[in-house]
This record gives sequence, structure tokens and C-alpha cells, in this order.
Amino acid sequence: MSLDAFKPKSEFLRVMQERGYIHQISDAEALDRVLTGGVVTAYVGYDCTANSLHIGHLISIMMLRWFQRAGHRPVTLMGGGTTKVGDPTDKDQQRPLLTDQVINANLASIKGTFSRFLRFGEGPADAVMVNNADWLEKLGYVEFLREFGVHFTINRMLTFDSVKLRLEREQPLSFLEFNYMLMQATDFLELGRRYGCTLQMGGSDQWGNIINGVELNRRMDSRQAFALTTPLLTTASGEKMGKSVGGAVWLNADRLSPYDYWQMWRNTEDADVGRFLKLFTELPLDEIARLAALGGAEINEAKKVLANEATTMLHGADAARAAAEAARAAFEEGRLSDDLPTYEIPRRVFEAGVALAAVAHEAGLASSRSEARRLAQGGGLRVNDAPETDGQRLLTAADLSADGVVKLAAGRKKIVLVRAI
RNA sequence: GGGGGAAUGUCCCGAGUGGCAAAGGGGGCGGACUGUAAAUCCGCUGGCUGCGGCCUUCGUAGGUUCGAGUCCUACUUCCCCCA
Repeated sequence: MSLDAFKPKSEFLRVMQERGYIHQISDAEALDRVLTGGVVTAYVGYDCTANSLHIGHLISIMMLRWFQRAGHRPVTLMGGGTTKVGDPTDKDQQRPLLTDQVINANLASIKGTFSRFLRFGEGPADAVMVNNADWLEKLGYVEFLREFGVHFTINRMLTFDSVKLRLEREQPLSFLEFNYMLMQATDFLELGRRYGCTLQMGGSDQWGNIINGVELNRRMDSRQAFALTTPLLTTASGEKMGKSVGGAVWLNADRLSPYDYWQMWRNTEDADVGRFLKLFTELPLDEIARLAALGGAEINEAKKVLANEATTMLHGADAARAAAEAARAAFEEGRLSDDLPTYEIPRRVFEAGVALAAVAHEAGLASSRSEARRLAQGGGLRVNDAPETDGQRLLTAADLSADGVVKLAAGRKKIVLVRAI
């Protein structure tokens, strides 16, 4: 099964292959035939453990987008039901169980992201969003066991990585979590029955879970279904991708500002530029090849294109332009811009004087006051561009500009405007 | 059922004669060098602080001791050997 020699005829698989989205396909030739034969329905599942998706989800969202562009129907499956159980894949221990309220709030908060990438509606290739709580919660335990449990052997389940790794790492795997893969498999079956869905996509870690669904479709409904997974996204230096100022790269603007999102892309390593342009923008391949070939400092132009394109897709052209301009002003001219992250403090606090470390902490430049003091001592904290090694130093009205703003920076790239109100 | 081991800084791996805020890595953050890159070198990496200190950490709960990550008891989870 050499995918390298595989020459897909379908538009969708051709794009997937050219742009580097494919890690494994269960039966590439057969899937290719189905895709050239008419409209196909495919789904990706998303759990609701947080109130925002993050960059790790973006690659699969882009796949659904290309899928729709090729004339097919994407389904986004929200794991309202499966999140109650928790996917043990890649986790050393069970996560705290989430309540219905939290799960539903998360689900609502995530929904908006998809509408930026996919066209939803009633047409044949319009995207559909479903929640697996709709069918999973109706199932009774004995019914579940009799209907689906008979199709799974413990012997086989123990061979899947999600289970095997936990056992090998000497970590407990609860019976609750052990059921997760059955639930995901029944999702695939249910979507096959409801929407004629025959393809499930996801990250490479989902391969085992997806294959279970493929087999369940065959055993129970004699439906031929397919699995397609993407490679794990890492940077050229081997890091797992998904870091930005202070943590995960969230897709919701209230968790990571468009400016910081833009910055994350702008700081891509040279060696990743071409790969990321292919995965996270829709620029033509020849244009990407040209950009990725830029040498030396010129490749910074390619990084800006990447940041502009990716930010536009998620947050819109206006937000992307504002982010690009704020970054240009801050880094290329040393000017301030209103689009830089801002933190507000009552003016009278400045008049009384506040410890620099306290402000730096509250404005998000350090995770504690102690850390802010250490940052200052190490020479990484700047007030209005002047290094300040004493975290105890008081900020006063004298530090404010005419506009009532003081610029704080942690390192070269983290800048916050503290505004007196 | 019996016997022997293991759990450490809430990111990970890991050392730890009863005096320990606890060695060393990795990761992360900051500095230098650059191109807002990589590589390299250097520093920091529990919280609060009036900088004199105070508080909270070594699977969980008790106990011994002036003092416990270190000793004792019970419990939880995992590994190995015997049945």
C-alpha cells in the first residue's frame, strides 16, 4: 500500500495528496472510485472538552473545506455524548468528568468556528452539524451491549494503540474509557444510516477508532466505509505544533486574539513555511513553491503571506489587516498601534502607584508576580522600551504617555498596552 | 491466595545517609547572536512578600521525632515472582 505511487483521479484526493494531508487511507483505490462517482458524505468528530477548538483541529477543518469545494458533503460531529466518556487516546489518565452544563456550553462556543470554514445549509453539498448525544443518550446499557457489543472482541480492542499504550505505560484504563471506541464506532454507523456517510477523517492518532467504525459499518449494514488520517502536525525542529504567547493556539478570538494568532503564524520556522502554506492556505501550489523558495531574510515575506491568509480565513480580512498593521508598526517601526493587546487599569491606581510586577502579571505577561519579578531581574521586562530590572518599581502617572498608555513588553514579542481609564 | 518492588517539584523523565524548596535532564520562559527563523552560548524555572521573611509541595490518611520525601501503620494504583 504505497501511497506515494497512488495517483488519485478524484479532485479531493488529488488535492489532499498534493498538499500533504494524507497519512493513511484504508482503501485508497476504492475510495477514489467512490469519490469520482458522485457526492460523498464524510465526517470528522470534535469533542467538547474545551470552549474553543485549537490549532490541532484546524488541519481537519481544512480537509472538510477542500472536501466541500470538491462538491461533497461535510459533516461536523459534535461529541456531546462521547465527551461524557472521554477519549483515552494519547492520555495517561482519565480526565475529570464534565457536567452536561459544561459540555453544552463548550459545544455552543465551538460551533461558530465551523461556519467560518464551511457552508452550512440544506443543499446536497451543504455542510451539516450533528451532535452524537442525540443518539448515544437514548441507548440503554443492555441494548447497547447486545446491539453493538457483540461485534467487538476484547482481544482486538487490546491491540489498539489507545488501549495498548495505556496498559504499557502502567496507567489505569477505566472501563468507562474502554467503551469510548465502541461509541465512536457507533457514531460512524449512525451517520452512515442517517446521511449515507461513508468516510471518516481525523488525525493519525484516530486511526484505530476510525477503523472500528469502518468495520462496524461492514458487519452490521454491509456498507463500505473508509478511513483517512492526517499526519501529526509537528514543526521542522520536531516540536508538537501549537504554542503561542502563553499556551495553546485557540481558534476562538476571545481566547487568542487575532493579533496573537497572526503572530503565531508569522513566527513559523523557515523550514515549515512551504508545508504550512499548503496545509493552511488555499494559495495555488506554484505560488506556494515560489514563496517557500525565498532565501534568507526574504522568506519573512512568505511568513507574512501565511499569517495573512490563515488569519483572514479564521477571523476575517479586516482582523487580519489590523493584526498585520499592528505587527508592522510594532516590529518594523517601533510604533504603537491600538490593535496591540490592551489591558485597562483605573487611572487613580496609577496616581497611587502600582508595583510593576503586579501589573505585568495581571496584564498577562507573566503567570505570577514572582515570575514577573524574575523576568525583570533577567532583563526581559521593558517599560516604554526601557529595560527595568526591579519588579518592585512603582508605575505612576509619570509613566503614562499623553494618551494615558504605558507600553509593557516581556521579551521581544510579547507586548501589552496598559491603558489608564 | 502468598512474597518482593514502585509512586518525587500538578508539563515530562528522574536522583534523593532524618535537617530539603529537594541533584540532573527534557520542555518552557528570558538574554546574547540574527531576519519577529533555525542552530549555538548564557540565565531563570512553587506561591506571597514591607526582601527580613512567611506559606504550600514528594500517591492518600494517620503515627514516631525537636525535625519526615526519607522511619512505622493502613489504604489506593501499577510492576515482578510463586500458587
